[in-house]
Amino acid sequence: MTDALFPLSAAADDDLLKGLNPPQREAVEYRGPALLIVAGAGSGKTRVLTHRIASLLRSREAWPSQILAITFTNKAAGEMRERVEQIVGDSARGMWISTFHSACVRILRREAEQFGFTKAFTIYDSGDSRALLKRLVREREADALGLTPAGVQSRISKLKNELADAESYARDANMNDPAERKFVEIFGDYQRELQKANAFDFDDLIAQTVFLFRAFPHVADVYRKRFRHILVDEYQDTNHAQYQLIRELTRPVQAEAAGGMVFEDEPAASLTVVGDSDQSIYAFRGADIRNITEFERDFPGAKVVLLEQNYRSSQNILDAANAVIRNNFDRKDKRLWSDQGEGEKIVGFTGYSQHDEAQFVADEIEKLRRSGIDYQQMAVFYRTNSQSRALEEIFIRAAVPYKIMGGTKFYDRAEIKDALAYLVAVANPADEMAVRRILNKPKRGIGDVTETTIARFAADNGLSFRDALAHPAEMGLGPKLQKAIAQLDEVLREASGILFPASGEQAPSSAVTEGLQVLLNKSGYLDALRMSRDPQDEARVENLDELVAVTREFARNNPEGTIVDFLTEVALVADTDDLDDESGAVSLMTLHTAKGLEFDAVFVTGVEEDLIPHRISAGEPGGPQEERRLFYVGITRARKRLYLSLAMTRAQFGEVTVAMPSRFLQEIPAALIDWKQSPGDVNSRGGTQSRALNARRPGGSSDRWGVKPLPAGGGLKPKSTAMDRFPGLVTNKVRDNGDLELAAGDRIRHDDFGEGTVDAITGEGAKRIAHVRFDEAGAKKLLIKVAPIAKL
DNA sequence: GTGCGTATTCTTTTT
DNA sequence: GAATACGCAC
Repeated sequence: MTDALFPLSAAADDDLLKGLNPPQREAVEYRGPALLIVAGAGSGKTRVLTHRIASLLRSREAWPSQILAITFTNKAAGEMRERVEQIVGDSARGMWISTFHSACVRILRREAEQFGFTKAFTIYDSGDSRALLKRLVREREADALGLTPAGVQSRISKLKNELADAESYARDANMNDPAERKFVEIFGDYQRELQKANAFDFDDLIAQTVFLFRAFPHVADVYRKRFRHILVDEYQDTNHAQYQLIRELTRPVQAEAAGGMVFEDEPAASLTVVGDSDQSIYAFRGADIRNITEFERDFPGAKVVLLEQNYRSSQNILDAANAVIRNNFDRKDKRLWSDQGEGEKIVGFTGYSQHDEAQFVADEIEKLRRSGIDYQQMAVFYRTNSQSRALEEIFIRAAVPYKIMGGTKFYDRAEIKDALAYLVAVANPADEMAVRRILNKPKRGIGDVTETTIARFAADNGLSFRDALAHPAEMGLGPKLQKAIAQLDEVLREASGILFPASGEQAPSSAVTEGLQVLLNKSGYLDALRMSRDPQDEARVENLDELVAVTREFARNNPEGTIVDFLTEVALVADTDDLDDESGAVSLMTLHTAKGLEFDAVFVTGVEEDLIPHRISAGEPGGPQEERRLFYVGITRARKRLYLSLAMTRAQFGEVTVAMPSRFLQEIPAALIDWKQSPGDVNSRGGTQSRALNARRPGGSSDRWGVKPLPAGGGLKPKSTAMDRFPGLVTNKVRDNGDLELAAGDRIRHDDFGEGTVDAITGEGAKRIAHVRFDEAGAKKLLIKVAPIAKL
């Protein structure tokens, strides 16, 4: 199909291009083998992408089934599908809009039989694969060589993202190193176990699809012919395996003629990728920024379109974002701009503790709410999931409605994993891990010894672990154990009858619910929880009810859905809360989760050294730069209001530590931030003059915070560093009052707040906090160790 | 085999 | 501070 046969109709043209700026139009209209859209934050890339798809469909250049659109998250996929449907209606149906992982699962399920798997293969999440590796590490006594399950897991994951397998790795590895040899053994074991269990881990989903395409070109050709237009979103976050997958799919289809002559049957599919190297935040997971920077080399003749106009944020927010990101060297200069006006200043706040910080956030959220911003238009970001707890505690007390995106997932709960393991045991009996997991849940008196006995019996008789359960009498076990095993076997059998009817017909989608209920009830799992006196078990029963409700919902949405479809959805769709949630709650999430979203008001919390940039990233090459991009992503989510907050002390490991302001804060020009309470207000001795909060110098106390714009022309002068600017703050050389003893009733003098009376002392040792009522500045909490105070 | 108490380690980010 | 690991008693 060509443009000549199906020219764009004028009507379609108008409609789809209306309101787009020139580069956006170009990105929608360009036709050619390869297109790279460099889309800055908030530059309307989703709009461009959806309109491009719609334009292909409207002009009849492509059938829906010829389009493959890849997004990074399921949420983004859902959103894109919805938006395309809004434009082109039902014809959006046949398109593949999904994540890399879902698309690969679809392909693998179709082709599984080609290479020794069945359609019902299980998908191991990271917890599953860690459990498996734990066993292998123990069996091989690899811990003696310093190998841990987590370490092995991450190495294997990295290797798979590079499309390496145990054999290819072994070729280049130093096999004289015993630890290295052991690792190779375990890698090999792990892969064999997966194969035996008819299972793929997350990384396999991509890598095995690539291997499949390479090993079976005729299979690959089917997909090459089918997908004529491939669009990849968040291209900067693709890893090598994903990149190779795209390459495989965009090869021209070659057909071999009778005489052995090769000619091109069909040209390569057209490829559109959208990305922003400034928003690459998944290098830790193997994302290779070069995939985007070297796009033009890899796809000669590629068209590049730059989208730099931002339609999301006010100029102040963009200025801050630009100022931060330009500190990353080795990037193409790119400046976001907006015509929406300056907007409000960014608000800064420093709390004494993470609770103090959380209280500030809660207070501001209430203020915003009163000013007319809905809760669902506000979001709070943090670097690590553990930071959400302090926020939750305060939000609950302050009655701020909130929802946590991602984080501890519903499907990570033990009872849910148990229930799913029951379903897996039925759907994919080869999955030994699943069967082992449920073997003694609820307690049946089957421990390690019995488990091993069963495994040995299975091996001796050439049975699978699951099938061995049908022969309890032959294992030399006691009558009690025999009965327990027979009963488990019976329950699995019954559920199997429901989910896979003997008639050979496909079970109705309602069978999933029915099967799950049978498994939970007749196995005694639910009874055991109900009888328990542990109050947590009550919640577990409720969670299981919830899971049953999920299966009903699934059956409703997928009338043709099978148990395998259900398990796929559960394995790949991480969070339960989706975007159609109109619950009117503030969203809490990590900075990573925040990518691709936007809110009227955004709070970036914990802007501290060791958090952002995270301590662990400091030693890794490119780590601090990636952290800066992460911070940049957080900032650019905000439409109207941006808050940056931190705490001077933070509890982690159950211990309170002193926190330092993040180096990124000083990269933001001072004029952009209005500090409600700057780090200097909290514990720095600061300037030479007394400076009570209510007696600020003109311009506020904030001008020590943030760097003035660099002199025009860049200048070769080295940039000021944290050390110059914040003596005693960003270094470890904090003022130390040593063992200054204070007690309630004492009078003290504070460099900034003047004189006051101590009300109370809380905390211990170096983390003692004085609650002080100042004569002028009012009530304050001070960290005794570092506060600029003296006893009178 | 199970249950309980104590010791130890741990936390980056996700499909 | 929490989740897991290990040791010991029943």
